[in-house]
Amino acid sequence: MRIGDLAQETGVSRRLLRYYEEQGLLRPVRQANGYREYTAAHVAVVRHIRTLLAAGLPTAVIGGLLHCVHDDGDRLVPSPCPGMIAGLRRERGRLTETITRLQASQDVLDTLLAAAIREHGDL
DNA sequence: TTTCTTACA
DNA sequence: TGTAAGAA
Repeated sequence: MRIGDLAQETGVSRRLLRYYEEQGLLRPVRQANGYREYTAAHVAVVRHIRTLLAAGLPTAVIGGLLHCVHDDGDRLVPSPCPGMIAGLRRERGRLTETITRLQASQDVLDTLLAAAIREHGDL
């Protein structure tokens, strides 16, 4: 299928699909006319990319991870891949840091909010 | 009609 | 990311 079909089946824009390719996340075969040719496997890969992106992983990391994972129909199945475990733990650590920063931000707002309500009430 | 690349709001 | 331009 061509990029337009993949875009329709995944809900991801053509622009974004080309961007994913630039980032090394997709490897469509090129036809003689230069058109990108995708397969059903790519549809699954795009789903995985969206899942990992939503999980907070950078596209650069996803690019490497996709080589360590295969599709069993609808889930990501890890395959033997050197460094994958360590890499995932490292990313998890980054997420922990992000959560900590966000929690601190929320605390600041909670304090301000409580003070505002105490002194001026609601509305 | 659809896609390609490159570049810019 | 969207969109525009020019070509295939």
